[in-house]
This record gives sequence, structure tokens and C-alpha cells, in this order.
Amino acid sequence: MDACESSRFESTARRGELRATLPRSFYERPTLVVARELLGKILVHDSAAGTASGRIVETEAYVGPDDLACHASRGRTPRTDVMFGPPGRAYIYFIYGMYYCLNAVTEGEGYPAAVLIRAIEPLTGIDLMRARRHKTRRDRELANGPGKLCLALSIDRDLNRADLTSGPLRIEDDGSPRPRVETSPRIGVGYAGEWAAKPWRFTVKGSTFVSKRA
DNA sequence: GTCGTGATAGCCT
DNA sequence: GGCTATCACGACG
Repeated sequence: MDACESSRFESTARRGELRATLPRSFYERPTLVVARELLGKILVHDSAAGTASGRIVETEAYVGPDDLACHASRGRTPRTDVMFGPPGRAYIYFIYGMYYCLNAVTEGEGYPAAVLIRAIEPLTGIDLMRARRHKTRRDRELANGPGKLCLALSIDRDLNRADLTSGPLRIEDDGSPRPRVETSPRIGVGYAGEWAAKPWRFTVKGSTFVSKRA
């Protein structure tokens, strides 16, 4: 083993020791902070077919009752109820009659906010993702969008309200350094007036696994 | 690579 | 009945 290999091994081992599921306190903070800090963390889903995971490279913040792009700005309904509950749970909604989108609920109980997970860089279970996404040709397109990553990880309405701090769907910290972050306006929220322009989309600088270039 | 468009169903006026 | 925190496909180049 040469020096480079050895260093890589130690780095991996150190990461292995530090790997930990994010605690509820991670999510119980301002949504813009959580959205930024979720970049680089690892989204994991243990399903009956096997485990698949990927590094989060793109998020968006949906910040409470005044944010007209946030579903909860229309009030507490059966759909948005989970956003009013405790942080660290999954808010999964069905969109365009065909797709699911995954969010992590943030802030204190009673304040409806969440972070949309928009893209991951596949890490493990890549063959499983390819099987679930057989129409796609390139691996960088397996999960470079909110609907795509739910297909690749087999995330659907059954996991709505799931606890992300323990259980089959979770987000882990592997101890890797914080990535450089870029911001841009959120995608597809042009209806939200002045809220549409807010730079509340966060991407890992230079990642080729984001849904589109900023 | 970019652009336009159809698919499809739950949500809320 | 209109809209939607999307995606894949075909046309074009």
C-alpha cells in the first residue's frame, strides 16, 4: 500500500467511526441553516430490495407560513400537517400526478417549515438505482432531481411522516468536510411573488449531480 | 446540448 | 376546474 492509498484508507476508517445519523437537534434550527448544512450529508434508504444511498448535493428551503412558496402558507391541512409537527420527520408529497418529493421537517414544533432534498450523488446500491431508473442512460441522471431521487431510492407516500433520525429512511453524517455552497432562486415557484426570487436553493459548488446549472 | 409538450392525479379555490 | 416544489421524449443542431 503506497502513501496515498494508506492516507485514503485512514480517511475512510476515520469517516466510518464518525458516521452517525443526524439527531433531531440538527433539524430544530433555522431552515436556511439546515438547508445549507444538509449538503454533503448522506441520504440512506433500507428497502426490502436492499440499501441505497447518496450524498445530498442540492436542497431548497421552504420557510414557514409567510413564504408563499411553502405549501404550509395555505394553512394546516391533512397534506401539510406533518410540517407543523416535530422536526426531523419526512414530508413527502405527490406532485404532477406522477412523482414524489422528499422534505425534511425543520424548526420547532408548531412552526411549519421544511427542506426539499432535490438531488443526490449516488454512493451505494447503484445497481439497485439503475434497475429502478432503467430509462436513464447516465449515472449522473439517476437522482439529479426531486422526483428522480424518490424513484431511485424507492421513496413514496408510505414514508410520509417517517422519522429521519432513526429507521429505514435516514440522513447520516460521514464526517466528510463541508462542501462549498452556491445559492440560487428556487425552481418552479414563479407563482410566489416576491418570495420566488429569494436565493433559497443551495447546491454543492462544482457538482455534476445537481438538477440544473445555476 | 436546448426547447416545447404531454402525462397524470391530488389538492384547494 | 385550474394548478402543480416534475420528468421523459422528440425535434433540432
